[in-house]
Amino acid sequence: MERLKILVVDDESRMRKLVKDFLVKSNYEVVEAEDGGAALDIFFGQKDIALVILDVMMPKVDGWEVCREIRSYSKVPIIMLTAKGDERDELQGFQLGVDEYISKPFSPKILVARVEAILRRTNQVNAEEVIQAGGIQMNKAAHIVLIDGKQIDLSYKEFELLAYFMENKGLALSREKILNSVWNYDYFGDARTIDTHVKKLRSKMGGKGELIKTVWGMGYKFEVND
Amino acid sequence: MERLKILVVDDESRMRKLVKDFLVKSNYEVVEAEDGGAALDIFFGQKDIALVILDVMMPKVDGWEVCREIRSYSKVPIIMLTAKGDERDELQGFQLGVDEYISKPFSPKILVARVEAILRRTNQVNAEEVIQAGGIQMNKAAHIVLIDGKQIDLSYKEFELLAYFMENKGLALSREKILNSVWNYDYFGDARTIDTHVKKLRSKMGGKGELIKTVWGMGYKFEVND
DNA sequence: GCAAATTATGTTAAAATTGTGAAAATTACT
DNA sequence: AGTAATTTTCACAATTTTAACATAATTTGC
Repeated sequence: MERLKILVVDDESRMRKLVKDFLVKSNYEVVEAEDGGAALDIFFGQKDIALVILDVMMPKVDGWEVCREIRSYSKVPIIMLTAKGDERDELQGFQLGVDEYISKPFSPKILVARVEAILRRTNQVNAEEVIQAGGIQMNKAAHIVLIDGKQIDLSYKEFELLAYFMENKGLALSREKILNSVWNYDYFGDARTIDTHVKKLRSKMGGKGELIKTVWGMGYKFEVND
Repeated sequence: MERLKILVVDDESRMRKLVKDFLVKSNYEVVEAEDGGAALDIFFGQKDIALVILDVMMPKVDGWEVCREIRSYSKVPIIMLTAKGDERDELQGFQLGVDEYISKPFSPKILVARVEAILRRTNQVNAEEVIQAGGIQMNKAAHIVLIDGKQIDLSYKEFELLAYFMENKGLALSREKILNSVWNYDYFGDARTIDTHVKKLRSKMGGKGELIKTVWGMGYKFEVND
């Protein structure tokens, strides 16, 4: 699963940068717009904006207007940044279908917490559970593996095996360890079975297959060269 | 908007945990009490309990007594968990001012739905009722599913199942997870039942049936290809 | 370089899982 | 009660995955 995209609209670039930094740190992708017009262009241009953070006070097209425009076509969650304690604003906003208010000044922590709460509510998607290494992205919840952005099909065991490798990258893993972790503890079959799975995994991974290295006389190791 | 606090009163810790888990997932804050006395202490100690979920059967102070005590001071919404089909209970309860009954065993989904319904009624909290993904529109309140704008008929279970898939789109869902969410928690039947429902669902969904993908060795996944 | 040990690979059989249709059981509706 | 609709179970076919094995290729230590 790809990272969720958040559109941040504010005329102050410092504020945009602040918000962006914290969202990026929390593993979201951020798109910026410096005024209402640009915001609408971007929003309707790309279709995968998961959430919009809107400053109320902006020159020309203000936050309310942007909100109204978006709402007439989309139910995307909207968070509004308002000046402190302006209750009239809040009332107006709820009628427009704003999901959440955050009054300035706010702590970035609060911002991130609210964002996550809303996205959890609407999308039920966890932003955290993506393992990434050497151009491979793995989402365990979705059971998806992307190599250079392209999805590849793995069987259950292959997936588990790759997950184990990625979670222990850089470590030399004996066949015994691998068996005990990826197979059931009561599996007493041939340890060479692992070889077969490694073979298939490598071939399905194309060039990235070389990241699974053979540790002679021992087992295997997933190693990222960087 | 702060999360609403719900007090869950039950002498069985497993039941408390079950209920709590689902409420927390729906973004509520949960406070637990393991008997009537503790419940009253908590309720009158903190003043921001938005809703109370009460088990009828409890040692010492039972649910009715707790309900009576609370009602003499507060109009907070109360949901009662009762044994199945005990009508005398329900009668007694309505006189005491119980807002809603849920008879055990219940599906956690039902619980959350009732909680949201009540809070919406009393608190004017608006939850979005239309889910949309991959050309499928679902109105849970009206129990209507549109595929490419055309309505299709689904049975109750089929509807619930599709709703669960859509609410968890992109996630690989094990049969166990599906059973625990869409079926009652005390359903111990064959997990393969799900397969049959998936089959019917897929066929009723026509071409869109392919959005429900099989995750081999695991379960199913609703995935929108965009 | 050579022999021994170890790993890679292709093939194939066995095992596990899912799809499907039909029957049985349950529930809802007259 | 009787009928229809829904849900569940079951058996078997179809599919996919897994494990095993034989043989080729590679590495290591001498």
